[in-house]
Amino acid sequence: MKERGARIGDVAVLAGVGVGTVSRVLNGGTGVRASTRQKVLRAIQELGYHADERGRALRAKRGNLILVLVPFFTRNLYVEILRAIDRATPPDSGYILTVMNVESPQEKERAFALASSDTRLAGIISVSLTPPDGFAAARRTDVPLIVLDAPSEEFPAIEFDHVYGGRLGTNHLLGLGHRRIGFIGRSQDPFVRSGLRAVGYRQALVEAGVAWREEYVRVGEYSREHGLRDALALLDLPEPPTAIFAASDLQAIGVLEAARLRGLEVPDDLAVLGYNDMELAEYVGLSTVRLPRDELARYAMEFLEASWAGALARPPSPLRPTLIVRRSCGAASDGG
Amino acid sequence: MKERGARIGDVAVLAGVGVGTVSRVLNGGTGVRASTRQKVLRAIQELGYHADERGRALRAKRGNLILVLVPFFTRNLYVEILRAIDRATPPDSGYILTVMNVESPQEKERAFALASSDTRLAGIISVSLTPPDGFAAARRTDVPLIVLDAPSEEFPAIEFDHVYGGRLGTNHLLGLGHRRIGFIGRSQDPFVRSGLRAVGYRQALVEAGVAWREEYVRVGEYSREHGLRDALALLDLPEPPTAIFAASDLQAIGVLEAARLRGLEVPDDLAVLGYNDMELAEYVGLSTVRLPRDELARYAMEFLEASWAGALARPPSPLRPTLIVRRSCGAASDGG
DNA sequence: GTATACACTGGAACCGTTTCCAAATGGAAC
DNA sequence: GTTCCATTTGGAAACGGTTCCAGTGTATAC
Repeated sequence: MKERGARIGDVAVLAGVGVGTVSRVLNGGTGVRASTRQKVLRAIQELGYHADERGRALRAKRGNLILVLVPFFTRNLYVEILRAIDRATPPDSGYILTVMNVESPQEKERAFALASSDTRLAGIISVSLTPPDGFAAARRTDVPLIVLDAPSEEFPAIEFDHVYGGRLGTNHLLGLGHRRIGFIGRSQDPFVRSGLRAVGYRQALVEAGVAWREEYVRVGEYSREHGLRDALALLDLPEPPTAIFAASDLQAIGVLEAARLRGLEVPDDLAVLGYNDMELAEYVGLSTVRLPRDELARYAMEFLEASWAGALARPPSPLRPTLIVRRSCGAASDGG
Repeated sequence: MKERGARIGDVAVLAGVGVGTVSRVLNGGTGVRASTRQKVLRAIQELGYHADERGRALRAKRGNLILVLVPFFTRNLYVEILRAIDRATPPDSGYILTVMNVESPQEKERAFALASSDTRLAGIISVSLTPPDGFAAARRTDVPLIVLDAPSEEFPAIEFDHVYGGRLGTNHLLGLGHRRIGFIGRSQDPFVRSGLRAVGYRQALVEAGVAWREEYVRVGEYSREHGLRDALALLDLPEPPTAIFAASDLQAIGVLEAARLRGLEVPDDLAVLGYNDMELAEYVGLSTVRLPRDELARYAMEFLEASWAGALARPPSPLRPTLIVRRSCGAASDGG
């Protein structure tokens, strides 16, 4: 039932020094005699003193909140990224993670309005959200911002290498002996993000000397329903694929359902590969391409810390996904 | 590339009034002549002034951060609760949502240490986490705390009515004509939280005049594997149940898998009902008992707001779940 | 016209820290 | 014992608000 904690002045009095000295001990402590530091530390200990971050934030130019903007954060990938960011946040640093969920244009506007002017902020991480036009001009430049999993010309950004991911998955299926490999994605346009997996898919086929067939590629939303529908279309071809690579786990789930409807055994009659490694994938034994979220979060935090330290940080090149082999692809390792 | 925003003094000068008057206009504005208020508002507008929350927090006793402590926030239920809290947070109120993910005893300790002393905090929402011993004594009493989805004697708490949830699900299956209803939960102990669903199940059976059978009840972890194993055990009984009520969706997924293994059609040969309504449930068409997360979040926020206003708020009684009918239970509504 | 009450307003003090500057201290060199 | 310089130290000022108090202005009552 603490009425109110000790303040820096109380520590100074108890230690018999000035507040400036206590402050110096608190922050790095250079230029303080060892014996003096001891006295101060003892006083801090005795009073159970913790610096009040409010006062700190006011005097220092910097705030102490890390704002994470994230769209639809109930989606598994985003939750996983959030968790990774949470773990990458140094504890006891005074930094606190704040989250804004963005699910509509209004919310996006509000979120970036806050991001542009709130002085409590020390840094901003924008996940899969490209800052709106005019944001760069309106914002406080002393608060570093990094964009994750989205392109940006105005701001430093870290992305996943989806072309590589597309190649990785396709090569895996090729390696298992498949030559008729279907692809269900959301776009084939190499200039939009969602089309990059398709680019990788095509590259891998070409490199392996396997013909790319137009009828083996279908595009639709990242949803179970679309995966189901597109998979049925592929399976009903005169010469159906023996493996299907879906650009999202949700679509892959639909593919599994389509196989069941057509009486096909997975992976014996049809190999299925997903993308994202959402939680669900593990439950249904779906092999999938996993995005390196921890790495992403680590780089993001490193970027912020470097910026605070005044360094001119450069974000790394796109991060490469890895392959998670489970039952659905029939890899030798699990005897499917 | 804003160098630095306008301060309250700039507004005062432009409006030709004192800073005190600007402050009064900013906060409620009682006791300010209408014409004066207009001048001030115009100046605020012109300068694009936003009060600096750092200074505000320092002078007012209250912080402006709402801290949410949540265990394993990647789990769907918690994400959904977080989202509900996010939506229940009044925008433009200056309050920001901060999240701490707790996945280990160390993290819990650190989280509550922060919660007990950080002056930036305006309120604390502890989700499924009972504050540790000694916390009540150590914390700042002027920061309201509410516990969600966990019992607490020391602090106001809002819980879900799991007994009701157990009855609700069981009654639904009874209403569909089932008399041999299996239950797969995590505990039968009426004194632990995870056992309450089993209590409701038993109550509903008894009230309907249906015998409660020991062999129809199995307990294990909230996981797909345990659901699968326990479902197989039930289905291999001499007189197997025609419906299975699982105390978690994860276990229910396992039940669906068990049905498939035994060649049973769902819902015709076996009706399946889950609990929680996680995202996954929708994908697989699982009927389930849904916990009212939005309501929970709304009450939590109302509690905090009432506390800030100085009112002596009482949390409401346990919140009642609702039934979500999909394909897996064979309710008439979808002709299963 | 004056007294009185009341509504409104200006500005100093304060919240808890960091930072800056001047002053004090200590030790080395002579 | 002085002198000089580098190191250490104390404390005032500043950060940007809110709050309080005293003072001004206005209206009402007589």
